[in-house]
Amino acid sequence: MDMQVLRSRLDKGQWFSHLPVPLQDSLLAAARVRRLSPGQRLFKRGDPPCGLYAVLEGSVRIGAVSEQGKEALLSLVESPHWFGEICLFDGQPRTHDAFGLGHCVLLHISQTALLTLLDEQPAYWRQLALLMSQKLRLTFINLEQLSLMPTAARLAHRLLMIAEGYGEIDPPRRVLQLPQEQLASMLSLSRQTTNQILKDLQGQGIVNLKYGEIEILDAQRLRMLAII
Amino acid sequence: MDMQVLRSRLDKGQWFSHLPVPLQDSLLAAARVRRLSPGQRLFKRGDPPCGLYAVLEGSVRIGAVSEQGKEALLSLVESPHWFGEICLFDGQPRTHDAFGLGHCVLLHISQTALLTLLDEQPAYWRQLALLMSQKLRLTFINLEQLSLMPTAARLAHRLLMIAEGYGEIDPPRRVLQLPQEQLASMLSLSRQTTNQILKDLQGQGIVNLKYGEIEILDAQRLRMLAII
DNA sequence: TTCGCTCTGTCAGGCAGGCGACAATCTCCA
DNA sequence: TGGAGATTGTCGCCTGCCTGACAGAGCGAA
Repeated sequence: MDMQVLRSRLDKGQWFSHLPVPLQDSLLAAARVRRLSPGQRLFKRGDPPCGLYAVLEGSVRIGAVSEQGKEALLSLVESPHWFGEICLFDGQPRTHDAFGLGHCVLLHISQTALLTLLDEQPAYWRQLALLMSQKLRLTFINLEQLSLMPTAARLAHRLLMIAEGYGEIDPPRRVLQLPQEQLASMLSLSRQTTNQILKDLQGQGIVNLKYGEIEILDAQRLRMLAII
Repeated sequence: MDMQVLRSRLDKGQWFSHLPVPLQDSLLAAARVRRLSPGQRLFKRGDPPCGLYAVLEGSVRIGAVSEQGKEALLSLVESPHWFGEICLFDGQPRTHDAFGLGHCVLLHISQTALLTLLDEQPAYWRQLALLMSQKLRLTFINLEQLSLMPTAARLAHRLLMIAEGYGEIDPPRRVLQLPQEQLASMLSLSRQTTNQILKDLQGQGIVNLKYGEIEILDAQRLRMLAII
């Protein structure tokens, strides 16, 4: 992949585009493009740290499977998103499993490359921690909604979050390419319940459902539902 | 409070005791002791950043209230625990409310003092980020258990976590001074359900219930229940 | 085109856990 | 010592969501 294309794609993300330019350069210099075949595992829970990743094309499933085989899908990370930074700080094992979804292209910066870079420029620790603070905020929101909000509101909220790439994509997408089952496991709901709520939203003309995708027709009303 | 007493108390915590000594010194030099009267609010959601805190005596409730008035209690932070670091990194508003529980004594380092300190020693950003990575890991565990584990296991797990101060207190406490209602709202359960599970545990001789406290009799069996 | 797979739509049944209610018990302070 | 407030223990009802099941629809490969 061309260096120009790569940089322009990463510049779409809030985090990367606001980094000091020298750090951007260093990151790109240390990075290697990596491709995943459909369903290929990048890492699993308990694996040792292996560095930082950015999604360039396709998407990556971040989740975990319980002893009973139930799956909790934390999120689907997509184009200008970075992930894998927690282990950079504490050197502890991975908290989640990561799988490529379809063909996807990643940017990878190895743990050692990052640590040498940070050794030379310790001030950059702050920038990388920024990535973690965003994730912590999102996780808090998630956790709170799970216990406090009614399911329909949680679903509405999540649709909006996905549409705007959890704050990374500025003109929010209107069409979300994701099966209802995946949405369900992100919300810790059954597929059936998820379908029921979506059908209801479709009846109100707020979304439109197609095979494997959800189209947001009325983001305004969706936002109203998400607050309740 | 005496400087010696203060340091010895902070040294009980994993995070502080593993910091480089110069950073420990700088933190202490920049810190001021602050006392909260029972129920006094330290900050609320949406407040601007106000620095970093450590609990010296008593405990602090970190939580949030929904529009419907339901309360989600994130955690009760106790003696050698530090909190409030997220806003240090991103300068965004507080994510939660913080209230003193009973009389409590805190150590406070103001945002500006911290930022000047970090400006002089940017390498310390890494140490502070460590605090955040711990919190992120704990929150992930929380989130996952909420959707994947049966309620009894979640309760058992939480009791153990509280007993060992979420990894900060090494010889775990046997007696937890907390009303069942607070435990309930940490678990997103009703008080009644919580009581029912606790009673069941008491029947098995795993815990002993008293007024306003829970005594852990058999941590081993409790740990077994937490895995299921 | 046809087969197989994935995804959607929708039923009925069951139950875990929420909610309201109320009594009993404990603690603390006046 | 007594009374107020907080906490616990335990009902019963009810709802929201899960489970299982199955039909139909869309999609891609042979």
